[in-house]
Amino acid sequence: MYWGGVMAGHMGGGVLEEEVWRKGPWTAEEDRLLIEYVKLHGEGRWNSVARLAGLKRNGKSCRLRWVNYLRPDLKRGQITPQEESIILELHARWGNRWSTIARSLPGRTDNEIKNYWRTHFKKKAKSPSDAAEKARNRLLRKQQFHQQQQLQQQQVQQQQQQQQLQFNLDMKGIMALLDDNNSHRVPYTSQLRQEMVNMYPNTTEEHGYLYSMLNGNTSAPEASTEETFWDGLWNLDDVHGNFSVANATANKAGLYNLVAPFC
DNA sequence: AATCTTATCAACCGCAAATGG
DNA sequence: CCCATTTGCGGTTGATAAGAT
Repeated sequence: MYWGGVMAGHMGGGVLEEEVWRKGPWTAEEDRLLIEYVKLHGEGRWNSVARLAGLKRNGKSCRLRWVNYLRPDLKRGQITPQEESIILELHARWGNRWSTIARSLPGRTDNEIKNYWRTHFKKKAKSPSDAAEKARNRLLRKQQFHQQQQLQQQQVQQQQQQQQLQFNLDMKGIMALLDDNNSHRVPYTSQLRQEMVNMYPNTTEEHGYLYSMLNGNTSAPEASTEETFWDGLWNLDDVHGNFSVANATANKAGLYNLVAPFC
């Protein structure tokens, strides 16, 4: 941590009291104060933060910290391949207009995108050299490793999707049977549930929902629950940076397919 | 194991545009 | 319209982690 800059102190009895702005990495306590300030006063008027929140940071520093790190709508984690292709496409169109590009990537900051592009795509001015050659080889090895991982992951995903599909089909059949005559509806007992869980271990969410549906709760999912679901989805990057929207969407569609007859 | 190199990212700086009195 | 202040943007830096030799 270091100190720099001159803070215009208050003039008391003709004595200019000089203080300096804090600089460098933010502490947890400073973050807390800034979050509290925004809660109370909203975003903006950053130059008031020092006075109103008791922070020894200038307005610029506070704004930057909020925008790039503390904002609640920030998306954490690695840039996904989808986001990467958007960055490349938009950079080709707009050049270094990072804030413009960032508007197309919700939850990502211009700083983050700028850093990402510079480290991944900025061409080195140097002519091809040993270093460049080595870097290429490293990248190649890395790519091969990732390809192998992706292949393995795809296989697992395919397996899971097939299982999901089979589950949906089976359940549709069961539901159709049950729905033929409501008076003959068979309760989805915990025993039946356990059997289904054993057969389809990756579909526990549906089991819980199905259980409540078949035992009297015929209302649609609550909005808040659904919002939470999609909000959570927004951050659903797996460890390899692959966003599983397709999978999740398939699950959701499957769920609604199951529920539709009752709504 | 030690040293060097490269990658990453938070945070700074200067400048320009926007805003308000 | 002018001027001072605030906000936003893009370039750059420096600390640190990770990887290579």
